[in-house]
Amino acid sequence: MNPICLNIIEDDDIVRESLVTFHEIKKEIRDVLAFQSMEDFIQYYSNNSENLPNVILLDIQLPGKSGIEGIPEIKKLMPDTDIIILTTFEDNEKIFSALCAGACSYLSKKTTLSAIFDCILTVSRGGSYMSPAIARKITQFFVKDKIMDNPLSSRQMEVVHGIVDGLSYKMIGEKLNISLDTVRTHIMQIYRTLNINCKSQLIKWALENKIK
Amino acid sequence: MNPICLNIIEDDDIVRESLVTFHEIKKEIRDVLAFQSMEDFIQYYSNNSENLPNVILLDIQLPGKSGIEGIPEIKKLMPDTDIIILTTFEDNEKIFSALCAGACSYLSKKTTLSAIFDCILTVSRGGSYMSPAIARKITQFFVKDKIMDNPLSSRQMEVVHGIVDGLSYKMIGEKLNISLDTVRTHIMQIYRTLNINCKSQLIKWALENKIK
DNA sequence: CATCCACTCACATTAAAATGTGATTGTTTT
DNA sequence: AAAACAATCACATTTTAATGTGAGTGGATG
Repeated sequence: MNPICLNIIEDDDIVRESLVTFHEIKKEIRDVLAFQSMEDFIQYYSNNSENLPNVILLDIQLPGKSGIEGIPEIKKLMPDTDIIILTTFEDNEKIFSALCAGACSYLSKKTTLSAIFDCILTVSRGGSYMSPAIARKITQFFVKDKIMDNPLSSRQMEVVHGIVDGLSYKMIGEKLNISLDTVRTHIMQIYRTLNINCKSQLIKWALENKIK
Repeated sequence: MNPICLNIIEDDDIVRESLVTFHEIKKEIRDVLAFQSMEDFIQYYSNNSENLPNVILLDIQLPGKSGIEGIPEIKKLMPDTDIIILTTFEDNEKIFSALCAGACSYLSKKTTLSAIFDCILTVSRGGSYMSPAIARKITQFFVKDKIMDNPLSSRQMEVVHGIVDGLSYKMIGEKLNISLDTVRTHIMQIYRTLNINCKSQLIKWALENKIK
């Protein structure tokens, strides 16, 4: 495997230095560069677009621009660089916004140095690693639905599918072989059951609850 | 930590037996029960609803009902039991349908026995672990959008947000301080740009591309 | 057996959306 | 400077959606 160029963006001096000294002696790692802020990092690479890092360890809470805000900029400058978030924050919002922005791993700061190093190796091999508690939150993300049991009948769901597919009431009627008025009646009943009063809200309900 | 009751559902005799013999001697594990199919498993617990397992290692490709099909039944019988998928399949469809059904971890069958054991411990501590290649696919799931750059102007997006929020054209006009007709014009232009012709499709486009 | 419920259909009214054509005012690009 | 584009507004027409009231049928439940 090619030696890894590692960058670290972390404002806490002690954490940053311990990350540097731990990793710079590893044989798999070619060199380690550390920055105290997103701004320093961006400035450094705005001149020097050679020797881009393979992996970045990124803190979220930084002075100035936050790590999460910085991810899009990093991805723009160096699309092939993998970003590992290293932070104390474990709330869903931070986790998902980091992943959506393009981070590929998310580690708790409680993670040991050697586990962080393992994560760096994993990531540079094309894999990904999450701290256990964070991985659990991510898997739970996929489950969230289906817990709520669907208050609509199967016939009503057929109508909803038609709506979500962008069909007009008329087309839904033709598809289900019922009259336009029956479609209307179904939809009125659906609106009452879901406590909504327009198509937009119905589509949102259907898509957000991923009810298939 | 309480000793773990482990169940294994796996049709391959060699794999199953090696999993059993490896885990039954671990001090963290109280007992190990193995089944060759979902049907055997369900039958066993249909009489005996005591001594439910804490963790299940579940194969996907089983004779009869597949592991993924079995997850909902397992969750119904024993909602607090954690399910670890152990399989050779690493395609997105299987991974996401397993997670959506309620699996909390997903391991490649290439995983070593000791790593499987680590995963069992992690899971029973409330965490989760994914094989690196699988974890990468999951993180990529969150990124998928934003690659496509938004073909709409920022003003047009303001209108889209109004639509998605369930506002009428009139209300959007009031919110943006423009006339109803201007809202209409914007929407016509948006439809042309996106090659759609109704609100439903616009809402779907907006929600699926998560354009915020 | 009576009641409830899901599904069906009809008729009617008002509100909202979809579509078209045309035009003005800026800003940006060529 | 001319052309292209984004944003604004007006007027007009047809289609669709939202809402209400009423009612018939068949299956399920008490």
